[in-house]
Amino acid sequence: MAGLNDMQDLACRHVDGPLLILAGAGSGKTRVITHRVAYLMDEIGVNPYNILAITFTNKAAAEMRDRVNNIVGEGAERVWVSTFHSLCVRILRRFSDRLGYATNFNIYDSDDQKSAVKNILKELKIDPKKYPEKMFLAEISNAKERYISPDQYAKMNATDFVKTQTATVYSEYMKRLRKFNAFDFDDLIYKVVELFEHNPDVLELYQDRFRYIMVDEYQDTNHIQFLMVKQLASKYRNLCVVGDDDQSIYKFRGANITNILNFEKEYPDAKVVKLEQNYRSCGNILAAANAVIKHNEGRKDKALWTDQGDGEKLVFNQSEDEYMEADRVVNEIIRLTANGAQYKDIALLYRTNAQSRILGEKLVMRGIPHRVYGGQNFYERKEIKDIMAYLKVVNNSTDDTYLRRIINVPKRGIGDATVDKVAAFAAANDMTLMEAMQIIEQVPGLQRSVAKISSFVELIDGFRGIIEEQEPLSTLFDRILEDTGYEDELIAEHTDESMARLENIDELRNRVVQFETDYEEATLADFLEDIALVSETDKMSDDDNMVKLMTIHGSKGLEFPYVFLCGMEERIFPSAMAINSDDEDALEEERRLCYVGITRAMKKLYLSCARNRMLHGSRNCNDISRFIKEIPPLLFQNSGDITRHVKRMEERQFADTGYTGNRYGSSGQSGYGKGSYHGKSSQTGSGYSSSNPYSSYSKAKKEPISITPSTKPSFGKEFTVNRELVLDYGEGDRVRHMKFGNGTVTQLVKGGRDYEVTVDFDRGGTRKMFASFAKLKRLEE
DNA sequence: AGTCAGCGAGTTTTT
DNA sequence: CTCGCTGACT
Repeated sequence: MAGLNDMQDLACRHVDGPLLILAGAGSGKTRVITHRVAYLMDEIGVNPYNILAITFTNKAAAEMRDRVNNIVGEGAERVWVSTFHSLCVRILRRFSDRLGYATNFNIYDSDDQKSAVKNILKELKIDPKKYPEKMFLAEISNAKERYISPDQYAKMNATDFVKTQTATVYSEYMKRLRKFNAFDFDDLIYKVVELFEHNPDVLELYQDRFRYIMVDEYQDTNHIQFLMVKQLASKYRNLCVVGDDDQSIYKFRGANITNILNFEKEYPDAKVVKLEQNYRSCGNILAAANAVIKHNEGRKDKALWTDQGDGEKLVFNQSEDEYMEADRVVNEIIRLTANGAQYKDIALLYRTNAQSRILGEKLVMRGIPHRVYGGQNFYERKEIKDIMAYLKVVNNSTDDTYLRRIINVPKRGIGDATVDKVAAFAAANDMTLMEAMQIIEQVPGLQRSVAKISSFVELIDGFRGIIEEQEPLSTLFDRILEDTGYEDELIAEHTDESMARLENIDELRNRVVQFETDYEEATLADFLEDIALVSETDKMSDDDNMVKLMTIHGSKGLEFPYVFLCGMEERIFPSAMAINSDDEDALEEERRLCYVGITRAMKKLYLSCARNRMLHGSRNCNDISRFIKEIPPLLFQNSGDITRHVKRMEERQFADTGYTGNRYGSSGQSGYGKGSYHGKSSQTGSGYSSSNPYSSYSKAKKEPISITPSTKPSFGKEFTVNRELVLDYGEGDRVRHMKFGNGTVTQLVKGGRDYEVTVDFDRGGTRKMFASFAKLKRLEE
């Protein structure tokens, strides 16, 4: 086939039976999928209506749709290209009545889930302090991903107390969603699998419809998605999955890498095609990627290659702190663009969203156009959630969650006490909150609130009228802003913050109008669905000539000529969590993430890190990331620097020298042993800024320590969790507390690794506190 | 009912 | 450090 290499061609021409395409980064897998669609249609004569392509993100779906349209003429639009989630929503919109759900169901986001569980905990009188709702949600999500129903879950965990409790919460949670006619993200797939299982006619309908199925990013599928694909494909077995086990980076979300690793076990007659020729990156970048990923075990053996030459070498820089790191990055961006690079050719990638702030600030300072993706999601902002809650209530008022959110926003004098009374009445009479409010005169115990509530009900009814009149969505949107007084309130406030909120609301309005123009027939439910399923990065456009900032996760599937991987430090990347994790695979997942990051780069890759960085409110020194060490020094432009860096780093690890003040360090542990790093190292009470952070040790240990004055204090692994807490004050000593002021230590009781300190404060009051948390400073008198 | 201060807790990645 | 919640006060 035109424009394809032999392996790609082979993959396209395999039509009948299961097919596994192992497609390395940048190996042209989208090209293969689109050509395969064309081949099916043009050569085999498959009806495009019978082809389903599932992608992972909406962005990928849109891109694929685009490319299919370009190479296939007639009928391309009839190919079904979508994400798992939107496919499931489609199916559920049509058949949710078979599961006892109405078709105008809501889709819960994680906030909605949280408040649902919170309410349940309240009802069940479970203390959220002891058992946080996050824990239950994680466990519930886990169960759903494995297709375990509440009943099954209860049976499986009958002996474990916490788990029986979780079973109850899970069951209550599902009852609640059922009552409110809502699905959460996991449900969308879970419920489709359930639907198929119990309704063979529906399953067969879709089996016949989707005779040819392709799944992209198969390494990111979880068990329930695996089940769904299996159901759909079981009749015709024309299943083609595409993926790269080295790019599996969503384990935390339930992605199961064994789906792709065991595909051949599940489908023994599967044909396997490996795509290893890379068309994206230059040789040096590929060599770095291969070198890093080679350190993982439990992967399918493969190595990317290119015939496009070595290209430019990599650049690595360690800066003093994160501000200097950002400066360096920005300077290089200025240099690149001065030499002809476009802003949009450049991406700044990092491990955590928090890192974007400083990079963004520096870019603003130098007037470089840029855009930060991800982070505080647009739809998570308060004002957006408020307006969306109005829209959701208008769409479907069975759900108390959204109603409670807006009933007193803006303030209209309906307080919690009143709402609780109405809610109690509703519960007693088996109604929804809205239903109870519609007959508010019958609810006992309310005085003035009656009028307020009925006027609120009228307000919502008015909005609903707009929908019934088939007025455009934007009309409803504007009426909500006006009639509720939401907009006026923000205008009146006239602070920077309220103005920003107004801008956000304006942006939301733009999206409403855009949606209206894109889909003329669209309903309110369609709009809400679009919002629920489409993320920020999906909307990324190539037109804007801007530098792009995003997490490495967010960059998957994208490519940029110039890539900066920032914050290449131990405990940042790999993350502290992965380093400390019991799970052997956690570090491998980080490494895969690193592989993904490296392979985004086409022409040139910059890696950078900071010697010390503010993290969780305190400054810490971190070693250079192990991933840097895994890249052969010769691949770097400044290989001399690298070897020097790495060498110094190793010296610090293996030698117990005065350089780091590593006296109390884990000198016995070499390398990156588990448990070497443990989060907070505030035991000493002496911060980074204190003039001599070692003074406390010398005092307590009564043993001289040689500190070379010129060396910088290095905070890092020398504070291990097993380190006994050392205090520089004792009973009778004068100390200063950040909040309580000066006082005298009256008692010091040792407990475990910590001390319980009792201090008599000058300004009155005696307090007991833990030495590791109370940042007490000794006062010299 | 609403506001505000003070405290505590949690900080990876997201369809 | 920053957010969110609680509880006391107006």
